[in-house]
Amino acid sequence: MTDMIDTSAGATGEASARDYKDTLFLPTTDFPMRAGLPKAEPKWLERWNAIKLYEKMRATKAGQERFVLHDGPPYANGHIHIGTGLNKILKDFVIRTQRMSGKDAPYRPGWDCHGLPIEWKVEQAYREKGKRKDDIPMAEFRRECRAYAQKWLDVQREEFKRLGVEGEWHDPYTTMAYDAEAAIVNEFLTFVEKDLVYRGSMPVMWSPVEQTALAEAEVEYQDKVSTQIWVRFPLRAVKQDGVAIPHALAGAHVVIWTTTPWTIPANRAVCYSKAINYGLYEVTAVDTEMDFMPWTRPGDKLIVADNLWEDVAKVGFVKGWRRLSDVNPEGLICSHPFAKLDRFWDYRVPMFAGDHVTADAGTGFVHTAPGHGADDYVIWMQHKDWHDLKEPIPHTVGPDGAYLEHIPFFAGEQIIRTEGKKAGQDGNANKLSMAKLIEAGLLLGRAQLTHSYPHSWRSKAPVIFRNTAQWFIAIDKAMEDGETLRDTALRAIDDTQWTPAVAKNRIKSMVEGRPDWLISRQRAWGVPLTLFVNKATGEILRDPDVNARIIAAVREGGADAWFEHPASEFLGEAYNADAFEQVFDILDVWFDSGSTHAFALREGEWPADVYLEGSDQHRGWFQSSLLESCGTRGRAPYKQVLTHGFTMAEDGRKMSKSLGNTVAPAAVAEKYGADILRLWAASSDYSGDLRIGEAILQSSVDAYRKLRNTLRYLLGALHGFSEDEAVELAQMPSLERFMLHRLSEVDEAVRKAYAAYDFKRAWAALFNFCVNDLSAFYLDVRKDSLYCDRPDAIRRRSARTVMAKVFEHLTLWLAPLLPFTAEEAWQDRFASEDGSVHLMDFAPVPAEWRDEARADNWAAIRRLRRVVTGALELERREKRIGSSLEAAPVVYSTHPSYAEALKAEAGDEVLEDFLADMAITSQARLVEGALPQGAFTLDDVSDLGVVVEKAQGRKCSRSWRIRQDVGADARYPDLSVRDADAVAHYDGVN
RNA sequence: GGGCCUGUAGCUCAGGUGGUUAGAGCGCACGCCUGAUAAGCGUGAGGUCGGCAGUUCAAGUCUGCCCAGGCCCA
Repeated sequence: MTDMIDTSAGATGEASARDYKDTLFLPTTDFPMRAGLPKAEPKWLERWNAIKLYEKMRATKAGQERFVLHDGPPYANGHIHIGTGLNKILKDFVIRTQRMSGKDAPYRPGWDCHGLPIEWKVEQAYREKGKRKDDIPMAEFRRECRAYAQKWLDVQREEFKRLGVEGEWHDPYTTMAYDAEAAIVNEFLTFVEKDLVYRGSMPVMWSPVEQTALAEAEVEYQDKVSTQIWVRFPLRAVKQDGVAIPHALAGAHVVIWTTTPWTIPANRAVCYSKAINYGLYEVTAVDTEMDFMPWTRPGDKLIVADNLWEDVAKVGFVKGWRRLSDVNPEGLICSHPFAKLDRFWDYRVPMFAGDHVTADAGTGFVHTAPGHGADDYVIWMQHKDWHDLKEPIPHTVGPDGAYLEHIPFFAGEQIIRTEGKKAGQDGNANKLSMAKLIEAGLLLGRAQLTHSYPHSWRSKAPVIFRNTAQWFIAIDKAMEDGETLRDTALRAIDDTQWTPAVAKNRIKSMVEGRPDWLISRQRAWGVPLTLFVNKATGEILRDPDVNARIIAAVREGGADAWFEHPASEFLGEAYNADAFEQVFDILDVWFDSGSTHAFALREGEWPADVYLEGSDQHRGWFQSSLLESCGTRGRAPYKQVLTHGFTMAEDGRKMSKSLGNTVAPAAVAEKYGADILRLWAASSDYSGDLRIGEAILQSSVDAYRKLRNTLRYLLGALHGFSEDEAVELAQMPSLERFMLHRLSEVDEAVRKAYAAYDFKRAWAALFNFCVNDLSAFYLDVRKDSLYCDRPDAIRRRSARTVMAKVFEHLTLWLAPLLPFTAEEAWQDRFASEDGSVHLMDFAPVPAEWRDEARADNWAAIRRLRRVVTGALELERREKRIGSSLEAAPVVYSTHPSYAEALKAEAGDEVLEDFLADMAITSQARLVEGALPQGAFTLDDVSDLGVVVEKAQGRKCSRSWRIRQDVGADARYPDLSVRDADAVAHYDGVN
């Protein structure tokens, strides 16, 4: 290596110059440059597990203010994906930042374990073994479901832990634990006791072939050829308000369009849209050139959406027409088209405005059969004035898909054939419906149509919407205090802090518009609706003693108890079991998860401070929890709700397996490390949708490397540092005090950002601090002092004191985001058997570090420094210098502030040396006065100009600085005075 | 189709109440250093602020429409 030393240092003529490298204090550390996170992280997890880190974290905060984030339970089915991973990481950020801010922040993760998807997977497994679900005993089937959920819970638990998420993994809550099932039953029975549960009916997707209700997941959409018909509904002479219709409308017909003619017998209303313009059209001529007469005749008056009239005219073979007037359908009433055929249909058919009505196809009017369509049901339920009190939703079709006995003409007629070779094809109901319309003279036209239609996943047969008995929670029924559940929920929404703020409007409009809560499912795997219904009266039994026995039995043996124990055991001696119907429907899983607050939160943890989930949960968990809690406790189970967006592929589109653009959290952890995934999460804006992909992850990898190297350099620089070496604030050079000022500024920014859950802002502050303040400035400038000053020099000791502070604060700030790396760095410096960076709080910042006046001066100095670097770059380009140490910039200033700032902050130091240190040049000087011709300037700094001269003197063999005083100490002729002194100290000769 | 949300350099993000040449970091290109070295420093090139209209003396920032994407619903 000796031959690499500049020969100018050997100008004294010595044969071989000494290699001074050993006398330098170069950074020394075992902290590796390359992290090897995929291998290192599992070891930290082992250590944390071994030292019982979670318990320690709680213990150190015992008695402190609680901060409770209640975990939204993921569904225990399949591996976690990037969305669930992100969610858990964000929760971990929240909890760790809150904890390091001094609060006692427990985290008890949970799982949602009941429900159809699990049931279905288990069913499938049986099917593969050739067994049918119906042949499996209920108890065995439920046992299999439980085992299935447990299996995936265990898988997901390991996957979450791998991401560095710290919590009570040994004792999570689950919705299938016996005490949870008992708690859910208790919550349900509370609703029953408040008289909010009722049996009603609702159309559900129903497969006549299989004679069962189907869930959305069990339905697939296939093309089906249907008959579409246009039907005339006679307008009645009197409107809903009792006023006669305008004269022009007398005898007019409202035209509807439908692809399910068989639903006409169940019609109860016609819907229109307020956004559509309707006209009254008089037919003046029809096509008579055909071998049949059109059903439409001249003189007919038809009401149709204006933009659809021509389509309708074509269907009705109308050749000529006049548009008589506008029509506002509001408040009009029709007659049912079958009204004249049988008294059964002699009822009034009102017109309702509905947002679901569009003018894309049809007539602008939608025929509404409440028992046979979801929209139809919803809009009908909004108009209770028109209901038959005994039967709000008319029952017209039985489980076999055939019309019920009480329907004239149609009794027993099938909608879908359920047997024989033609099973799944249209039955006779469609044809009969059209025949009756023709008989009534009210069919306007018909045609074939191929469209997407729901079919059963299993039988491939078309399904229908059919009215079935179901259990509901009443949203608009007055409770004891006179408020309805909807009132309470809306008030609770106002009392909750929503982040981002728009989330409030979103859930509010959902709660405002939602129908009663349908809570029953005809399923096997879940918590039953533990009800007894009096067979004679149809009333629900509400007896606290019975309820207590039910709850006790479930707590003892799980929800299975309801199925396995005889009814008499619950009913006791006061009731005759034969007089009661025991309900075996299963509760909607949203009721389960909506109840988690009731059993997952421990003493003193209710209501939770925060719920944090994806934005899809406005309709899901946020709402079910709200309604559940408002029903049983009168307020929301949370004080604040945070939402995050969805994770998209790199191009902003949805991730899908078929496109191959999915990113699995496990794969990221395995390839780059969990800290990289966490860094991605920390640097993303989670308020909207996030993007992830190879390129985006790569930038997290790059940022991580930069950060890691900064920590590594600090650790290296701090080698052997102890508090004995520390220097008091007042004794420190200005640069060090300025860095402490910066530390206090960053501290404020980071704490503020963490308090607002704005992790990207905190990360940006930290990363920019590392890059701009540390790497490119402070550490670069102080390298000379660190390497060359003698160890007891106040300047070097001050620098190390500050670097220790920087390391400490930085590592603690980073700990919530990068728990593995922060721990690795922390243990490198503060090695201990059972300690952890995660047991620390963010380091306090003494008020005396703040020094705004000093910061103003340093802003000027750094501005000056930028001009110097710019000037040096030009010299480098011109090949006049290589290293900046070859230069001696002369800074011309036309504004006194620069000289003042330099003088003030140089302190005892010679101004020229101070300036040179800051610029990392060998020499430098400041000249106050006009900028000379050709001086280098920056566009945005008009009052400074720099002329770069070559440094004068000889190059010090140790510091490589070119100085006039090299050789002044005769013992070390090739060293500057400072270095000679340092080496003498090193050699022990002075 | 409806409700809500998002759209600033290749990437991730800043840009109170509308006001001079729209910023940062990364990446990229080029250069320097070789005593943070599969590191460090510097310089530079990148933007019709999704598009089109409008309000205004002035719009990335306000309004309307459209486009693209997302969540929820239909």
